[in-house]
Amino acid sequence: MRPQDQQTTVSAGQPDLAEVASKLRALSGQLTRRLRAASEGDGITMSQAAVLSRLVRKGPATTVELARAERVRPQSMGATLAALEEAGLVQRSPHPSDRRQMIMSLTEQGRRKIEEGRRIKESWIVQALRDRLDDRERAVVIEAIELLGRLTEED
Amino acid sequence: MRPQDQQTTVSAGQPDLAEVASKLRALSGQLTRRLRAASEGDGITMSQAAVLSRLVRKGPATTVELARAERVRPQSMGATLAALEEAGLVQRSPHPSDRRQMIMSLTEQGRRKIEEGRRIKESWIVQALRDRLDDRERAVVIEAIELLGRLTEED
DNA sequence: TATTGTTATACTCTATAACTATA
DNA sequence: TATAGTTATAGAGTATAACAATA
Repeated sequence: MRPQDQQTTVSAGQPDLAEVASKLRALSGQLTRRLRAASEGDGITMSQAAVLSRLVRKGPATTVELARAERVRPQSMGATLAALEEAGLVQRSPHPSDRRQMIMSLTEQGRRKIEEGRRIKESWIVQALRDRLDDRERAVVIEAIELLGRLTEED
Repeated sequence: MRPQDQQTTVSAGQPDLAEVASKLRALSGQLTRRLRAASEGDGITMSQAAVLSRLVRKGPATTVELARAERVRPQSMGATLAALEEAGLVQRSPHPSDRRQMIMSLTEQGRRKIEEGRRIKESWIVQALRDRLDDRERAVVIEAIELLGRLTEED
């Protein structure tokens, strides 16, 4: 009710959520570009890494399941999986009862690739998280990642 | 030193930052896809929106300045700016003293486009922030956006 | 009919390389 | 020489449309 409520960032009570969304959009773009640049030496792209990472966490899955999980079209997931298969990181096996479906699973090489990625402690983001945030700020970022992950995963 | 230190997520004290980075990468991909899908009706792409938004916040700038700010190559920024100019949302004027440079600024139409965007209160992310987080969680997310923005903007 | 997956095609974003104009 | 910007080309990621095989 105070006159300065027109400000874009309201200090307390009711932050302007459209403004927050806009900042999130900008952040998302920046993060994508920096993370992509940072993981260039990996030999795999970000989309491919996301699929490998999901296969590690949740086990084998079909194209359509993976597409839904990553929120892309089955055709797009098909392209990503074809690249991963060509690189020998995933393998496809027939579904036991439904011959339309293909089950994608990690190969041993794919599993090693994930382990490698986890050992990369010196990417810019890891350094930045370690060196430019204090403990409280790190905790804030970590919790926010969980919260936003929850929002994007649900319907 | 305890035996369970092999776990990927260490509960307290020293979170596995490579794990955090990996989650951030996954989140970034999800956010990008959902935000892009949500802003499809806008008539402008995410990159274009980022440039307009920066011109609003910081005023006119050259191609190279915008490229540095958004962390893309000048050629990529050139393409984005060409699309924005074609759409009538930005205009270019000669630099007063250096004839190599072009100053990009918002047109009235570009300014209106930004205002429109701010009025879109019903995008999925705004709804989700409003309806699926409590006040404390929202504050965490908002602070984390600031923190991560600081990390990506600096060198 | 509905679902799974593929092929064909196109657009956006970004990159590298090579160039012109100007400083 | 160095910087600002452009043009040409390529690759990744995604989409829609049309299709085949299977349920």
